[in-house]
Amino acid sequence: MEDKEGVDPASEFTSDSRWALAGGPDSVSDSVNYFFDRESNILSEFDWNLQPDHAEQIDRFDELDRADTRPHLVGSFSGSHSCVAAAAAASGSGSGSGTASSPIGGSADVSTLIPSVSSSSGEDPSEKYTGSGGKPPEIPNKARKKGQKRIRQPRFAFMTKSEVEHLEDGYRWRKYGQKAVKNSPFPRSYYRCTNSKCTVKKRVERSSEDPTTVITTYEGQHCHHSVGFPRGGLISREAAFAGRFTPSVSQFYYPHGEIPASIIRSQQVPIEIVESRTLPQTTNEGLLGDIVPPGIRNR
DNA sequence: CGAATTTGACCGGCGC
DNA sequence: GCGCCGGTCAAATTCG
Repeated sequence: MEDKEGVDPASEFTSDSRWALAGGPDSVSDSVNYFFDRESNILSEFDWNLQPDHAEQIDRFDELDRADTRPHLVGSFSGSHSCVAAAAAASGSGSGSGTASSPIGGSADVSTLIPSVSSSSGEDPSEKYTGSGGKPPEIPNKARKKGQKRIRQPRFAFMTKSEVEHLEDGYRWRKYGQKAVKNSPFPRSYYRCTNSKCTVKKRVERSSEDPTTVITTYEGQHCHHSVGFPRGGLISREAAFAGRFTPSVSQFYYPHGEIPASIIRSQQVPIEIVESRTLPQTTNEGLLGDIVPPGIRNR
């Protein structure tokens, strides 16, 4: 937070007529601003973790199409994600996010500039535990936490028209909490990646304004491959976002177009199946063609 | 019986 | 300082 130091990222955004402030921290979650891209009809989330210098970050993923009654993604956002677990061994988030995100942006037919988020660097995996509530884990973090503000991982969120709230994304999640949300009749669910080394979390809540819309917010980046769908199928949109900045997203890519049974089972409609209406899709590319660079894809 | 979920309690941050 | 609220913990419960 201190990074912003008087500069409001929201104003940075809205100073450009292309962007309209669509919602503030109170609309969906704290510390998050929402912007609507007038040109591409995209709703983007702006995380407070991003510094003003990086406010130009825009990630186009899909178009907003209110007339479309099918469940679909209506918004997106990207930040720089670094795998905290990997970061411990690697040189830091700078290189981590660079290798993961830059090629992705380069391959997409959109202007994707991935900001490097300083707040995510130097974050220790164990630090993810904030010490709030209950007793601390085996490793007492209180000493480290003292005098040190809680630093949140960059987050990205998107909205999906869906009947079900917890969308399959190729990773396994364990629910660890649920809270009633102020000004919303719908509760917010908190999930954590079941991989013990992975600190990625995600929040899922239903929009109070549009109950048919599910807002999913990811925090952090997976440092492991997804459990995936072993035999193939289309990559889900959520998976695409979940792996937006990680090479492991390639694990979700199923060139033969098979739809994972888990998706079919858990949802009344194939909301996660890639649609071709907004993206040129070839037999072997699909959504990942817009997300994963050929080099990564090719596996 | 182990894994996952539920749910009330707790804690820290923040605004007033 | 106090209260509100978001986020997390962890015991209890449910599920497979």
